[in-house]
Amino acid sequence: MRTRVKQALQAQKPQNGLVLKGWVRTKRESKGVVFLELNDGSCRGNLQIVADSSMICAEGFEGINTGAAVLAEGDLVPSPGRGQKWELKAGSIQVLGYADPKPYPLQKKRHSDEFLRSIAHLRPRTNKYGAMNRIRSELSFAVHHYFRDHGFNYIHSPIITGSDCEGAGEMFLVTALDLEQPAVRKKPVDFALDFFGKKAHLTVSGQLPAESLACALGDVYTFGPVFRAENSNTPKHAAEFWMVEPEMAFADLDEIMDMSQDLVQSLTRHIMNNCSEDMELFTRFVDQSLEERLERVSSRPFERISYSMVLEVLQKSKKNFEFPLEWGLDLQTEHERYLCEEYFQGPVMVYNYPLELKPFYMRVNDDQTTAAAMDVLLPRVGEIIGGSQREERLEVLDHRIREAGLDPEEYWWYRDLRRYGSVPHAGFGLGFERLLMFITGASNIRDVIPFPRTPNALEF
RNA sequence: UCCCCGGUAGCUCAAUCGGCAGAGCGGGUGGCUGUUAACCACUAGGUUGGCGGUUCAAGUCCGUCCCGGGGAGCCA
Repeated sequence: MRTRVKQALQAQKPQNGLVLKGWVRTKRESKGVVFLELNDGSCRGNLQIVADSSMICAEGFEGINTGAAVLAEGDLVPSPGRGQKWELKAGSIQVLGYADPKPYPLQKKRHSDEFLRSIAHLRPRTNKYGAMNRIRSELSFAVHHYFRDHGFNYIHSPIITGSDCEGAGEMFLVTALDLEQPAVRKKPVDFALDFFGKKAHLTVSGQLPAESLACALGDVYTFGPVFRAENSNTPKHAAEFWMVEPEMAFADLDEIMDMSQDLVQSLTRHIMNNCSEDMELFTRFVDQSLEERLERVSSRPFERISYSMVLEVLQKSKKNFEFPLEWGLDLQTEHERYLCEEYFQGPVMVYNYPLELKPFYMRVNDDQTTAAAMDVLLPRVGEIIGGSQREERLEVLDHRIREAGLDPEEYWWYRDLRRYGSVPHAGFGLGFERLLMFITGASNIRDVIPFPRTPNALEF
């Protein structure tokens, strides 16, 4: 039976005859003694393995280097040396997998994030990315935990979609056609001959299916990958990312604003409470002000301000913004950053955006000029949530669809939800990676996903 | 996609005005009775991102392409 490093480090008393398996982080050798730091991914810490140089080892110690996988059998005893409470006095050591130290790229020193991205298959073996992936796992569970506690049903929305326009962004085409052939014939491609008998794409959002389920089950959420084919080259965009999308029947804009805040705060607090060892690494090496900021964000209410009021604040700021401030124009990054990082110095919810800036499914407010939409902005990462109350009135929805230059017939089933027992409902999308960036202080989205997909990057 | 910066040993970087391409770490070898990013000594390691140009001479200047980073747009 294999003992995890995590268990061994938490031991209350010495134990004999333990077997540990893991990867060697460093080897220190002296005349008669060899020290190995063993990590098995169960936690951030390593277990020190102490072995006599003369100890009979089937493979010999020459083969044991940084990166090698080993099995160590022995007794867990209090460590006489400084720096660790326990160590394993090895009775025997076996090499499970060699790692030739010459080409092995990970050294026992700090590597740049840029270099580690080029060896994404090995970077989880570093302290930082081991911690990152454990936190990512814990955050995923926390999402499910939160919604389960609040009576939500977890639903699976499709990844392949037949709808051309799900709201925003360029979409990836999904096809079973041989794209070489139609190109040679120089004919327009006939997607009626394709697998689904129509054009298909990877989804950009699970919202539309979620509305259907919400209007049956009440409170639902999706949590899965979504895809954007935008040629975005920034530290905050990926072509494939995970989104959390709650959708609530009988809810209005205020309710999802309440919930957005509660969700972000609960998830942040969950990680602070349950991943303290891994989080300590990020506070120490990535962002010294991390702990203080998370503490503040998770305990104070978020500011709420309408789009119109935002314009007033920005105009009064006397700041020299590059982009114009005029009612009807979208807020730019410089505006959001000023609002979030200077004016309020904390999370901000902006609501009631001009109607023409928002997609057809967002509810038209009584003023007929704004949509019941809201964005949550966080310091450093910017927009983390976008949501809205949905348009539940069929005639208004149809008008908005046509206004957008779309065909209502294409949305026949979505419109049916408004024909039969339509109710007010609302929801939002939370960018999972952006939340992870906020929580860990990571400044590039490529560092919070094990194998990030971005333009021109599909090596792994 | 646009703007700015960068690409030199496995990694992180230096190289003055255009004048012999270097250091630390990592690797190898040897030493050291318990190390903690161990320590000491020795040692190997280079098409300076690719192609073209200017020059007696290019890591350095010019053109172009590729790659990376930052900012912007789009968004979560």
